[in-house]
Amino acid sequence: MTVPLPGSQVRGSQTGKPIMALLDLLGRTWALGIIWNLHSGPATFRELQQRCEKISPTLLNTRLKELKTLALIETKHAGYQLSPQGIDLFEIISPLGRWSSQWAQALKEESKS
Amino acid sequence: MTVPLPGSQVRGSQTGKPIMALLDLLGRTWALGIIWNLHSGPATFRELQQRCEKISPTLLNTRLKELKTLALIETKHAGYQLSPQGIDLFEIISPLGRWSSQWAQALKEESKS
DNA sequence: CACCATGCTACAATATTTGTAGCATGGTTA
DNA sequence: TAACCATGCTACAAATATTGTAGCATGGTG
Repeated sequence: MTVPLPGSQVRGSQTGKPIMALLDLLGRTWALGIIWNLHSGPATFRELQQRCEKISPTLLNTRLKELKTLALIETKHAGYQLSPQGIDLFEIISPLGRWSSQWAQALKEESKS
Repeated sequence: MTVPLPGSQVRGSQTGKPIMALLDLLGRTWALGIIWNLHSGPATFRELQQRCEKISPTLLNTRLKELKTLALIETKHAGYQLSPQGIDLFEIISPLGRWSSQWAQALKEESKS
């Protein structure tokens, strides 16, 4: 799988519209999970593996490379961490935390009736 | 693949925390793309297929079922459309449109230097 | 030098996604 | 009413992605 670089062809778009590149990236297994888990602070490879609970090292490494290429994460002495851009992105999606709770609640209600 | 119902075990979490169920769902190929494309209005199956440019009917159908089970989309006479919850979700992620452009720009600058 | 822990690769087994073909249903139109 | 559509969707094999386990290489520490 090639890195969904904005401007090049990506899944869902011939034109490489940035949003499509982004959706392609975020739609890959574990990409969102990694970003979400990194938000709570830098982590080493093995620690990140644990935060993600069940990711295989192969895939973790693959995603980390992609995310790095796309400047969403970076490596510092402390290990992997969100880049300023990554933080930006996280801030956009962070309301999903709250929203998902309400959603889960609503689904539960619904299944009762 | 089973539907990532909040409360049950999902990819990335034994406990079924809603956010994990959501990230599992959104992390599946095309899930975000479908939501994004539906935002511009209801669509029939075939039309949605075109909006997504390259999705296979098999997968489109699979995702639609999942999204429907999870109450993010619904079917009306006009075809498939976002449910109120789906709209809610879209509103959270809609800033990604703008953000992705800046991001693409930044990546371009960076690759120059 | 033995002993760890860490980052990461190898690789076969498994699961997901694609692509193409086409069936079944429900209108139109002739 | 019968020949046409278009539509929603399924079948299924080929192509890709992901997992899981084992383990190598490197860089500390005692």
